[in-house]
Amino acid sequence: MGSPTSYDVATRAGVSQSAVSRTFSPNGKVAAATRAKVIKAAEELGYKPNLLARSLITGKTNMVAAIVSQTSGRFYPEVVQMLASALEQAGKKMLLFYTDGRIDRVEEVLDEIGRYQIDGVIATTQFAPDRRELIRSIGRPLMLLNRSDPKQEFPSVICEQTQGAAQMASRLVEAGRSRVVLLSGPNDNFVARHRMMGALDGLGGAYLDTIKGDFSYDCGRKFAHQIISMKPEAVMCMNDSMAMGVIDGLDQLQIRVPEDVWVTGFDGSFAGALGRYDLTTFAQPLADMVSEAVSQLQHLMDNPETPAPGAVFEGTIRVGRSAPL
Amino acid sequence: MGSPTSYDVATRAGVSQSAVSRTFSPNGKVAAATRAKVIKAAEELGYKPNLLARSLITGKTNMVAAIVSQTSGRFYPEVVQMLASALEQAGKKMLLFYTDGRIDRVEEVLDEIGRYQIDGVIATTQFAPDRRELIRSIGRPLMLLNRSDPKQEFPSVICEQTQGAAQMASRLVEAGRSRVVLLSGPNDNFVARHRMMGALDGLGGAYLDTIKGDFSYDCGRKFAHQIISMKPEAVMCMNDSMAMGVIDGLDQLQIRVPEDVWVTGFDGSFAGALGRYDLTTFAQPLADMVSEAVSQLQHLMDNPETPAPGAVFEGTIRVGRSAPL
DNA sequence: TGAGGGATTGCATTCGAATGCACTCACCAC
DNA sequence: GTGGTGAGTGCATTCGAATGCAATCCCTCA
Repeated sequence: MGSPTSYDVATRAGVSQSAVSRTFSPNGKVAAATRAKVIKAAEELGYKPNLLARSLITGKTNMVAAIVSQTSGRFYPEVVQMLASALEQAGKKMLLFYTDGRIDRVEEVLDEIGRYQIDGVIATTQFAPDRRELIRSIGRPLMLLNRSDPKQEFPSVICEQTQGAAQMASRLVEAGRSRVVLLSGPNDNFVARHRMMGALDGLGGAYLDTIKGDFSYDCGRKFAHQIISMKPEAVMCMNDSMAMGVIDGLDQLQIRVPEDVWVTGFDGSFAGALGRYDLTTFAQPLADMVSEAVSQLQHLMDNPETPAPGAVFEGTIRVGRSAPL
Repeated sequence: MGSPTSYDVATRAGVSQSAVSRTFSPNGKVAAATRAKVIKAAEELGYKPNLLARSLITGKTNMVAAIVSQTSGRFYPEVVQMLASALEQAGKKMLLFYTDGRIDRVEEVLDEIGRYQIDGVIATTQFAPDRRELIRSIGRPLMLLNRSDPKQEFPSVICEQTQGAAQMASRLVEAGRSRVVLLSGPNDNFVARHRMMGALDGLGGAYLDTIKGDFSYDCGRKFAHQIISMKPEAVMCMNDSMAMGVIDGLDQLQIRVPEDVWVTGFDGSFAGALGRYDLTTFAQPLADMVSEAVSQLQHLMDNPETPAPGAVFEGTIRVGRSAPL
């Protein structure tokens, strides 16, 4: 009826269940002859080890949870794909959870991660300080990706952005574009704040105005009118989605980019590089970051006692048509 | 050391392990007083049922595997997100696998699905006919999404596309754009073939030429030159990514869309609706399709004997600026 | 007061594989 | 021929929760 078990295979091969188990365990000691018999019987029966049963004993599931905050935007889908392939290469299965920005959802997700005996977690999510204890309590290694932990309690892999934003800003000024409007991200977003700090720093405090955005394409589009009323020479957007929105919004107002105004993004997302937008943006070495995060997580899972160092990557400014620096 | 088990809770609450188990099982019969004691003890200890142990007995893991074929393109990321939220609502965990187009990867993935006792599978992947037996052998319900099974053996949720493509084509002709170039998808892609059939049908056999694409943005871009050399009035692309590529490719050649030539897409993807592209395209009711697939899968998981009917949705032509039909 | 019945509860077993321990052999050296 | 060695093997137990069955309890009604 159900799938064949190790006992079925054992009976057929004329050995004990232990022998079957050992044949299929990576470090099991079995004589070549026995192994051959077992494998033959297993193939005949179509036997596959039940990994849940294995996990119950070993305490390892070989599954990693990825917690991703946003479903919208053009940045996270790329991260998900990279994570999927990096985890696959590491031989891990990926359980994907979206929090969709809801903080309480993080709690739910962590709860489930605990119940399922997941081996490790990679999160691109923010969590409130009071969740810290919760995270520790699930007792599994956690890596933060593209989010850093102010208290340095959890290892994180990030890309240096403050300096990057500063550099972008000062290059605008050097290019003679000092009438700048800044389109920021959500205030509670760590990454957004760092980018803004850098940008303000790079502009030396001289700018037309800042507008608070929410990282979405729509908001960029919506603010185009307000932005242009300030007659800027450049618009610095704190991510690519907003930059794309701004460009499209300006387009509707018959304002041309870059002829009439320059627009810069931030992220180096795939979509931002599309010919129609061709954003000047700050490109993060995402693929490298993801694989570093996965590899550190794997190390953590193998050696839970040694702490992971985390990593800080450098990004580069990629000059596109939207702001020919 | 490790997490507390049901025995720990039982001891603390002064009841038997069975009582604890019953307290946490949906259909367990426990007296209110007992339940209260158990829950109190559980909270004090921070007990969470080990779902793997539960699965070992019940045979259900509450996990669903999503197999997605492409990592590139702007279509599948959206599907993944919708799947994630639909499955979350259904209370299922999502294990995500990308096959990245490699057929042999499908085999690996199905193999793993079997080992992990996954409850069900939603696949947007094609598989060769000889995999059919393999799929049946994992003994779990499978729903095809956006792929139909020629042999009707597996239930599938799709969007009618042949007629849609035909309609798109005839509307182009009606609009006086009969010099049409077709940019097709991969030959071995089921969906691509159906779209082409419809398009050719709608054009009544009269068209300039067909070019074989691969559904990627880059290929659209690459073929722009070849396309324009035929002096078409319209380019019908069999998906949005290629249409976006074509538009950007033409842009580089100083050919304007829609002034000089019209371009149509197919998919109704989010990215294609971006202002700079604003594609005329065939929009599939993706969200509905996804939730229908999930709901049918759930029904299958609950009642494995009754077959799922599948579903065919109707799409609509969304007129954008790229081809003002 | 006692029989009948429904509601709870606990005992013992089960799911399927991993593993510590003891045991069997074959082989080698002295 | 005996003791030693070490590889292979099987037995029995374990992981943590679910569940059939039997035992128990409390009520109710005759």
